Amino acid sequence: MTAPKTVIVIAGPTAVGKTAIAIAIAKQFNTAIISADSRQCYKELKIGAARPSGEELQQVPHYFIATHSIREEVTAAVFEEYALQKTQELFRQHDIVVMVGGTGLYIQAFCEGLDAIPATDPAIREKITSTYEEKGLTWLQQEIQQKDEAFYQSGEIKNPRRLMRALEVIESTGRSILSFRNKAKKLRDFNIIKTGLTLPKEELHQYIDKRVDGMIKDGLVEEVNSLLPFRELKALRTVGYTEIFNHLDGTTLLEKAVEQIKTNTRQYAKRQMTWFKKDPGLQWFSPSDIDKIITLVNKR
RNA sequence: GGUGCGGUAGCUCAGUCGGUAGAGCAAAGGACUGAAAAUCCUUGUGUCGGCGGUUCGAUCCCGCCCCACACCA
Repeated sequence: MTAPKTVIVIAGPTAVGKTAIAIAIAKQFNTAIISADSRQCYKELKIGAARPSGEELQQVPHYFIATHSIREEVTAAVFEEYALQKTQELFRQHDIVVMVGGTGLYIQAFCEGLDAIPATDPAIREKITSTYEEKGLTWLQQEIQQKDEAFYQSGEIKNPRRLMRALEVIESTGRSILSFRNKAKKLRDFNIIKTGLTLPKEELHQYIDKRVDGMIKDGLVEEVNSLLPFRELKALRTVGYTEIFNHLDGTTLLEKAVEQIKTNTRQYAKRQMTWFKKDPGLQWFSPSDIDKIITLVNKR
């Protein structure tokens, strides 16, 4: 008999304890882990991205950890393709694959797919970005109102990120980004079990504080200092890095920067919870419920 | 001890020429399709330090007291 191929997804906010559980489960089923984390995939980001330790990485094969460079364009689409391919590879040897991470959009891209939108022209993107920086939000809104009235009406017109994407799509393809969107979720030819890890807020915050203090002890400031030449890269618009960049500029005391990292991490964790909570397919557990998760996988 | 400057939202502060007050940050909730650890939206009543006085009415004016800071002794 052949068991159905299954991906067990472990989601949850930062610092909740996903890494340890994922490793325990991967070991239990003698399989590998695909990380769904938009920052741990960068080889240049280690301490600040809370990459699993060398010891942890040795216990179980990990993928999408330190596999890319901050100079590369890593996006949800890149992740979808990478993770699907890696999953197929792993299924040749394993019935189960563990996916763990806190990047909700990446998990969604993997489980349900993204709509196919043609690649946009980098020159157009470049031009839009620089003009926006020069002329501001009002200009962006006017451009969208003229060129993509439907998107302008649909909302999010105060969000420069979304406006710029909509603009680059219509300028590159001649079609509104809305016309590419269809709600159809892609069906995967394997099972997906989605779990979420959660803790009482106060407890989570304690873990966050502890983790941030640990990062400083481990040399976060030095790591960030070595990345100063790359601070403008998108990958470095990241909690733990931006605050230390400011400190290195001399505008923030280290103590203050550390407090900011803690605050920003709490806010990030909250956003993650907002995203995951709305997914009805997710089954929630406490990080101490490893046995329950294993039971769940065994019942597949 | 004296003088000065303060005491207003969890924090930093603005303001009311007397009609019980508002920003930023934090916090809470939410959105999210190629930057997602990003980006964006919504939510602001608090003995206006305490007690008295003047007044129709005081957080605002007056007196006393308490607290903080600075300077002088």
